[in-house]
Amino acid sequence: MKQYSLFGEQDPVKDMKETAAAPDNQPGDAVPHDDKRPLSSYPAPPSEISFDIEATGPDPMSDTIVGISLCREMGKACYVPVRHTQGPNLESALEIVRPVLEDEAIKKIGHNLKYDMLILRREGVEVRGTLYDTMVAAYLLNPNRSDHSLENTGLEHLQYGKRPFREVLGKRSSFADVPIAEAVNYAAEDAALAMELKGILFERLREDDLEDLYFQTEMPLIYVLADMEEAGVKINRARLGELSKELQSEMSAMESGIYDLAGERFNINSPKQLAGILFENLGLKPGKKTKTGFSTGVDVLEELAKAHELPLIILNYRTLNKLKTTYTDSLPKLINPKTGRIHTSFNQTVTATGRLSSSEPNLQNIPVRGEWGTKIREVFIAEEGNVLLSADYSQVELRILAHISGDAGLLEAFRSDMDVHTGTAAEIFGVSPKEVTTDMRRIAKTVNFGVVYGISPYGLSEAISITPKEAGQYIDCYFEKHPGVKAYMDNIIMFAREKGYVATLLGRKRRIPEIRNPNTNARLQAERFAINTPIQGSAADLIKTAMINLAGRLRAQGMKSRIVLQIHDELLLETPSHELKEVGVMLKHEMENAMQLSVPLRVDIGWGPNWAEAH
DNA sequence: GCCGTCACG
DNA sequence: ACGTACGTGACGGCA
Repeated sequence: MKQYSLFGEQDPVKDMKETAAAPDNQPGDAVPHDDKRPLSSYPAPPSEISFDIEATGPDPMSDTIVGISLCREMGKACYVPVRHTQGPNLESALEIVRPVLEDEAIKKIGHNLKYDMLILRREGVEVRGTLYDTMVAAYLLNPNRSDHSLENTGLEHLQYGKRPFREVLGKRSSFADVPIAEAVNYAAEDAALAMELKGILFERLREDDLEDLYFQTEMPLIYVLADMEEAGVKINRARLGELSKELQSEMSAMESGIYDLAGERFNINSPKQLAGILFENLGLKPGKKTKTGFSTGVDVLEELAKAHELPLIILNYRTLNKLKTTYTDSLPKLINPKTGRIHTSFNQTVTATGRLSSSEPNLQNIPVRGEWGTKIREVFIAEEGNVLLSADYSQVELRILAHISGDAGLLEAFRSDMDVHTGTAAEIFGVSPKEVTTDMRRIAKTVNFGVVYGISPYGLSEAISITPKEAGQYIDCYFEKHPGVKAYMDNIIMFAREKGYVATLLGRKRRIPEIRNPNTNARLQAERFAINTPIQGSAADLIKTAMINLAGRLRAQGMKSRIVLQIHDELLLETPSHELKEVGVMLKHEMENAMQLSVPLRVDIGWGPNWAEAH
């Protein structure tokens, strides 16, 4: 077992150089001394250092530092207590690490550096320099896995983990109460493990040719995401409260009617109880089944609505309940009392395709459709003197499909700036674009979505309520008109079968082991992954590149505009009104020119005092 | 803790 | 005969 020691209670240089070679020197035996020289003032400043923050909680926007573990040489780590119940005070401890962490020339190694950077910023320490994030490295090596905790990553790549945090914490409420000797042993291990992981993970990144994606996209993106999370977005709290009240009164008004139609009172939010009412009491005909019983999902209820008036009322009730519980009731609880804004987390290591995700709260699934969608988006507002500036890619996934497939028809459609759904409708219905009806265009739009998802007759038939046979005819017709797209699908499946993975435009890889599974359903699903991942993932590469370039220009030109949200194909900025014109041009340009594809990229922009009007 | 459901791209 | 469109996160109900 490695030995770790306490920084701040003994000589840090001696500590880091000799601890590992002096097993007698138990961390708990650390000799107190007064050496508070900054780490960088010692001879031979390190070229790289790994570090890890122990904090009072998981939220970098509200929790505070308990201590910092540091490692500048493999196998030798130390721990700087900051707010333990006994230990050096905050200022002296942080001033020891500040010169190193703020030194641009020293590379920073860590596991989930965005978190550590944000929590340090709140103490006035600005992490700078090249980043080596081992969590992101582990993610690029295997994006199929969603848990890239330090413990898991250690287990996977080094065959050993670490003591569970909960075990160290015991019955104590905070890490600050863990006795120093134990805290040192636990915490120092983190920095040491990150340092050790860095070596092996970088070898593997190189083997998989992921270095460019890592250093040119994912590492710079960490700074952009940290800025976005720190900026947060302003919310009209009072208005949210009004919306909750409105939703509640509408729902209350519906309840007695629901109970009358059902013949009894029951929990409307319980699918199980609802199924009992619909399929037993009312004798309606069950449709699809779930693992646990008859489905009461939207497709089923819409079908039942033809036979009885209750299902439609239930659907409307559910919509209101969803909006109330998930948005108008929940968002106010996540307003940070210090900033008065909502600070989401943008997760960089979750999705299998390379997209970001957003959580606590998820700001990538804020309602947009219907009158309530508008009402809820009006609650997202700009600071006084600012506007919200929105920019979204038009048909980005189909444009990427055009680029990677080289399909002549798709290339031509985008180069001549056609309405692509209308074009598809004209093709599959055999009419001229002028003759395309709203219904035909709607179906064609679904077909185009289906193509990107890895279309199947069953999937398409479910989506537009036709028979699988008819759906198959649409698909055949589509492929006849788009042989390049058909060839892409055949080729990418063959590629996946041979290599075991697929890749995006920036070389992001996703292994698809099931592609060789003899089980037909498993294999077909794998084939849809193979088709969809390069498209969805390249779109993620594209907007990530745009974000990095845009953030760089905003910073270089000293602009006050901030990127506040990314919603897969959209960026939302908060922009001082006087910067609007300049930043609008810059934003559109950086998004449209983030990559040069064989079709033009088109970005629509809008702005306003709130998100609804910016769209 | 899992499931069904539903909000988004 | 079987049963799915791709990618997420959050909520309430229920074991």
